[in-house]
Amino acid sequence: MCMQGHGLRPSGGHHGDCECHGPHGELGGGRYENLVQPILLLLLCEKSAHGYELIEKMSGFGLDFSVEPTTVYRYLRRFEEQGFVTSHWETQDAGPARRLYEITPEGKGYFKAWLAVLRKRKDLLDFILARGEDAFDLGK
Amino acid sequence: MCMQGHGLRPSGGHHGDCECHGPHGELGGGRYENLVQPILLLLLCEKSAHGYELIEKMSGFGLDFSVEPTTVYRYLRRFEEQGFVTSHWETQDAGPARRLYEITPEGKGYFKAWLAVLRKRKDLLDFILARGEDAFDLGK
DNA sequence: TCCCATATATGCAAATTGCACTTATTATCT
DNA sequence: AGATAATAAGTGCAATTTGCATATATGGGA
Repeated sequence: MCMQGHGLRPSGGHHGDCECHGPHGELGGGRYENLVQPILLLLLCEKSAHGYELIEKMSGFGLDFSVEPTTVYRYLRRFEEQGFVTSHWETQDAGPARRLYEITPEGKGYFKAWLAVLRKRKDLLDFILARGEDAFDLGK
Repeated sequence: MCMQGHGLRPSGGHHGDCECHGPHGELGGGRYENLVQPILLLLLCEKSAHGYELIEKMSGFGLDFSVEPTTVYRYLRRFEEQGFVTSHWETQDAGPARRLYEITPEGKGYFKAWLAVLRKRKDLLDFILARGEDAFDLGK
């Protein structure tokens, strides 16, 4: 009984991105594309939200890969373990209970550190793109 | 008997980046930062080279993560399996034999596809950075 | 009642990459 | 001559991230 086709998760598309955090690697020490993490932090800096809402917002972000709900919920739980967000359950009139996540000052600091990493990554990307376009203009 | 401290591999630093290729995932379907692959393809578009040379060139690329020789050699072997490069052993007057890698037309096409992916990634990065800086100017 | 949207979560597998280590050739220092 | 270092390439395992399949629960509409 797979849930594919329901709610979010438009099907097709792929993965992703992610982080740096953690138990072992420090910021900048992470591997992978690492974009879901900073996007979540950005959205939470702008406004407190629950997971499902964040997933919906990310879907409109122009990502060429799909954002797995699994991934989002996992990061949110991890952020809380790390003290970057706090959460509390909210019951609704309609629908199941949900967790509202709020960013902490530590979370904001973490996001700032992320911005520095992304700036470096962007500069490198610019460099590669410029040189790559040169390689095609000149060399054939 | 670890070889750390010799030749390349300046020690310290961390990981990194990577690819998309593959046996399973298609281009754009890859995860992770995925930068070593396009950088290697770029360098090979500019000039045929052997692994050790490519590692040296990459070290001067302003990467904030270390480039593991292992990773480079692995990609080169994989590129050959995929038909993106060809290689042949060269014996030198001095030093051990080495493989010279040359990019194929397929490899150039692959690099072009990579450039498209990197452009998208760059646009997304610009978007996140702009919005992230806004979040800090306004919200506190 | 069954299906769908909302909402969150776990477990396993796939993929990338770092790290430790191995092998081999030649040059240099002691 | 022997040790050390640089050049050159590689294997195997573990860590980490992430996708996919699945589980679970509430409530609305056909």
